[in-house]
Amino acid sequence: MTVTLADVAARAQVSPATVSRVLNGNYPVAASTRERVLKAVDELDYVLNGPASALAAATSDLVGILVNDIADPFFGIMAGAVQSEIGGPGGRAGGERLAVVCNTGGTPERELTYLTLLQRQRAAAVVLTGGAMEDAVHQAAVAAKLRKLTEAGTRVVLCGRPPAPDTGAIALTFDNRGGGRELTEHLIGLGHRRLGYIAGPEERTTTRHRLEGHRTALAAHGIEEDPRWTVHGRYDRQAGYEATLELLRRDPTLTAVVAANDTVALGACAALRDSGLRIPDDVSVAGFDDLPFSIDAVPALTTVRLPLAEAGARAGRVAMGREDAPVGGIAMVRGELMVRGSSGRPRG
Amino acid sequence: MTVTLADVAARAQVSPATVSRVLNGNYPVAASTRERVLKAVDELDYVLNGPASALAAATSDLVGILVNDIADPFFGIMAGAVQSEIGGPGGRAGGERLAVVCNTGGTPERELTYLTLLQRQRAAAVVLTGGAMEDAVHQAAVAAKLRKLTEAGTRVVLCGRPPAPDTGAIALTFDNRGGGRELTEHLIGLGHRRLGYIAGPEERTTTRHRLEGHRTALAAHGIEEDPRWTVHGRYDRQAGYEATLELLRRDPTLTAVVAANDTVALGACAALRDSGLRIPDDVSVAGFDDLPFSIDAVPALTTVRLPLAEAGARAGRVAMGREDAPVGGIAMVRGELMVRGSSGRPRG
DNA sequence: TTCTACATAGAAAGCGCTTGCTGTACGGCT
DNA sequence: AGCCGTACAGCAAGCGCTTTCTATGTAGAA
Repeated sequence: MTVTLADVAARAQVSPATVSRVLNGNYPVAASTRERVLKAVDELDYVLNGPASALAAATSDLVGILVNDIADPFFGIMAGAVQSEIGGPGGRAGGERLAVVCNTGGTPERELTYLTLLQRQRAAAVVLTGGAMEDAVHQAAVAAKLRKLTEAGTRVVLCGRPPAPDTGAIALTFDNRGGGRELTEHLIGLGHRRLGYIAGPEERTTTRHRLEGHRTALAAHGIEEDPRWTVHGRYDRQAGYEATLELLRRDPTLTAVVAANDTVALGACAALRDSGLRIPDDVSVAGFDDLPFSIDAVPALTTVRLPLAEAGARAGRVAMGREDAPVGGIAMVRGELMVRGSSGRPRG
Repeated sequence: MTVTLADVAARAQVSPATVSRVLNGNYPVAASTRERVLKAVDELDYVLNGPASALAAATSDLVGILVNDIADPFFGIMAGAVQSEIGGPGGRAGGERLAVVCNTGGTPERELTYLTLLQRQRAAAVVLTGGAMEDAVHQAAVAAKLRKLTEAGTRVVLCGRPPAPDTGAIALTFDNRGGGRELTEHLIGLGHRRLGYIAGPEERTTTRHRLEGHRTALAAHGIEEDPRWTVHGRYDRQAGYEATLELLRRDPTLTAVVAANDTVALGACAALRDSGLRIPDDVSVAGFDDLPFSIDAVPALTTVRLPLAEAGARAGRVAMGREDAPVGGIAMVRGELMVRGSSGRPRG
């Protein structure tokens, strides 16, 4: 039925061992022999059996990339960058690795299950992207899993995610706190004193860090925050829309709305427009991430650019061992404030 | 070092065969025995060796999803939907399958290499999304590969891609031609007679089909097309921006611009604005796909909604054998015209 | 009681590949 | 000429699991 190494060996008149070595290229084989083998491979249309070789060699060429939401460009951009460096087909690297993107949907269970699945496949490396859950139980479970993975020789890299101490995982963490602070300071600098904040889901580290940055800026400028000024919601457009209406209801005198990310900000813009408010004349809006579409919003979104592609690429290189891990296994990746049309001086 | 089935068997005082059967649950095992085994599994923190079981069972639980660009929501949405039905962790289905998303970057070589890699892994199913290349040589190579996959028992589904005859692959094809025609007819109905068209890369089937639909509409209404009215470019924002400037240069009297997709349309909008033209008062704009951000453009984009999530979900179900394939192995998935603010009557 | 049937559990033969070790032949060295 | 180092090629032992076939114990049938 299916062609095996032995078939190729028979046709090339060599031993299976030789065929294996030709295919793996890590052992001297005479040029003439190699040619004969390759010819046989070609003629028989032979395709290596992945599981079998993974079993025999005790390694696999799978690299896992965990993302919260594959439909969200935030993750898509990082995943694409990781993959380009993993050296999948066409990548820079030599060996052909299968980069597999796993969609966790942001739920703890799926995250764990995928990690187990990757462990089961004896993945060569795993890259986890995006913020983590705050839940201590789940964090411990993930940490334990990560430790097991690194102990088994799988390289684990966290990209845009807080460090996981004592797991052997390398972290490239986004400076969400710093970015959040800078963004709010920009708005304060413009004269805003009443700022609404649309935060993400409470249980995510990203949410908390950005919010902390925001509050640090407020505190630094002696602005006392009204609890009504913060609303939590999902990281999507609709949540931004609804949260904005809620903010407006709670305090119609707000002059700025800071959103958890660009997608949410877009929803906020829509809500403001639908409420008859102009941006930035009546209300300024700010996002986070600087996704590609942010510049196309009208007015273009003031936001914090996160170097998603660069961070992803670096994570990929580190995962492949082609770049040294940062000292201490932790690197802080900073964002850059992008001031655009959606923020301006408050009226009056 | 690593825990194996035998270790579990020893601890549970049963044979490896029994442990395997408990884990796979396809053979009667006494409840008391099962419990003992599961306890041992738990205590030893045993994780099945994927490659080994794939080798022994001659099947794997990998499902491949090929996308052109993982950072593009067009693909992300489909991939996410496929995955949700594949029954990866948390999915509806029973068995735990690893859905792997492979980023081909739209290049023929990577597409083929990924298919080989999946073949090598003995993937349970493969879903190919997005348009195909027009290149006959490559199409033949892909067709041959698909045939080999289906022959080996891998279910192959094409999602939003033209059928591949005689390969055993099931196709859910988007009606790009019909959508393109409907869209242009809408503009013609508004009174437009001079319509620019920003097409995608020439070598993609999607590009050709949408363009053909556009031309069919023009022809049906007796509008003779000026060759200067069509510009080709990549499927991205910048291409849309540049192509629009080029169109304007070639013929400043155009009253509408039809873009290959929404992303391109956004670039077109930016170019028009930067040229001092108002949308839709001076020039109408139309996109294709109806990606989530299209509604947030200002004005909101007139476009053709493709049921990406539905099609992806269906592809996933078909790939898992949980839904019957369409008769003839081919289904046409229609788009829906979404008329929004970016299209209006031409001036004058 | 003896025989048959059923429900489980185990033994063992692979699945297709990798790799350490063992030949073997040839060229160059003394 | 005799020896050794080098360059290949092959042998064979697994890698960790699945699964067929067989063995065993028990219960019900005769």
